[in-house]
Amino acid sequence: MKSYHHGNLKEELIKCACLLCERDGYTKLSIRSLAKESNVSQTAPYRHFKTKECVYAAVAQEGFKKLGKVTYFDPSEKIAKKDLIESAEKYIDFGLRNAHTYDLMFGTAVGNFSSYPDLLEAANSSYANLIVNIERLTGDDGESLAAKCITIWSILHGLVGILRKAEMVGDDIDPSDPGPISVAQDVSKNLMPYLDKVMTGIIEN
Amino acid sequence: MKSYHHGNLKEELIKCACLLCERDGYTKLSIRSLAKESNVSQTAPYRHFKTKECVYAAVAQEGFKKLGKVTYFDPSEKIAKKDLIESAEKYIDFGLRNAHTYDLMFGTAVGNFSSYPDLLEAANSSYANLIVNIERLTGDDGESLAAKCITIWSILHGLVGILRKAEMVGDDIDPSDPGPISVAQDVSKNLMPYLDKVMTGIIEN
DNA sequence: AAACTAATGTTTGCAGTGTAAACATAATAA
DNA sequence: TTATTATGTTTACACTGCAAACATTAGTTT
Repeated sequence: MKSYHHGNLKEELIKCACLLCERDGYTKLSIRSLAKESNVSQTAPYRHFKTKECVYAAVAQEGFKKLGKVTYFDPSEKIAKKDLIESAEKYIDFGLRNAHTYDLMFGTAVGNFSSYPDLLEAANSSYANLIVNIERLTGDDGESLAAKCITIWSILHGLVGILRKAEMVGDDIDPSDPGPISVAQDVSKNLMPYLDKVMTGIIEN
Repeated sequence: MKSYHHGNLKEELIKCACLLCERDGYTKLSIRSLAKESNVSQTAPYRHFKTKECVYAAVAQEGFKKLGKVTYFDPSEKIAKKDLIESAEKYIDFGLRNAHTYDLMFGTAVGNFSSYPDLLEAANSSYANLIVNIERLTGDDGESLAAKCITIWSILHGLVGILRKAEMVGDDIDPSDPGPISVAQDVSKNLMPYLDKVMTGIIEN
């Protein structure tokens, strides 16, 4: 027999939302489908999320938590350039494997993070990892550190977008076509050496 | 008196769609609102666009046309590093001023460009400009040219995304907070010198 | 323990949405 | 002129976000 109160609905909704967003893309997610998946009435989710955007924000927040772990390094151990490059690869991998979540994290579906303090905090903290890593590796600080961080993050963020496009188009394209996609497909096949070269250039500058 | 046939509906729809997408964001665009704006019945657009995604594709295509013009350089005139940097700034400016269109061009709302040959062509051709410019400036070719292009494009693409986030959050954030947003806001205030430094590093490598 | 309050659920309802199907009209080709 | 095709309209359906009114339970206060 099913009790009137679910008891743990909010967490269950978040878990479901993460799954559904990633499986079908966040645009396909409906509050109703979410409710159905959690065996609860159509509008029950509204007790926990004022609007659909709030659900998206929760999914994005989970994403940042996950990403934060991926780019984290134990502060007690020494960090080397190759660690940074590895974590760059992990970042890209995360973006490709969690494409829809990544969209929620960095796209425009969730408008202003300052309306979602927890999300903002998760985002900042995952970025802080990047900063700390680069700081420890280069010894830079202040503006030059900030510039390096932004540059590296931009490249990684940009690469994720470009590689995804390339992935989507897949084999439907003539590889001799000198468009962005075939070039991106090329890069993705030699990702590590490419990352090594590019990041080295930025770090040692 | 209004004639049964509009006569020029497809073009009008595209124009309307571009306007509405940019004004309200593409997620707010509905086929019906589009039809209403063009003084035509609710389902008339379906005679010209099989699905809503096809409308998005058309808007994205217009975007690439516009972007192509922005990054174009007369092949008869000599190209200098400062030209490339200027066009980089124009790219970013385009991305910020046409944010929603930019989303359609580089996001996932329009899935696989190979289903939209004209769009694919427009995208490739606007990218070709970048390649040609870098080729003419550096004299590179082959893999090293491709790598530089991807790197520069990634940075620009990444920056657009990051700067937009920073713009959205705006003043709602503590500037001393060492998160990505405050750092991005910092960069956006000194964009040109930043771009100069970063792009120089990549070009001369 | 009883009673009040707040949290969390359900039902119902509304104004939209994408898009399929059947039909109307006009432009074009035979 | 007639047949065909392109381009419109009307109608219909299943779905959506979300507001409002109501039901049940958990927690707090007396």
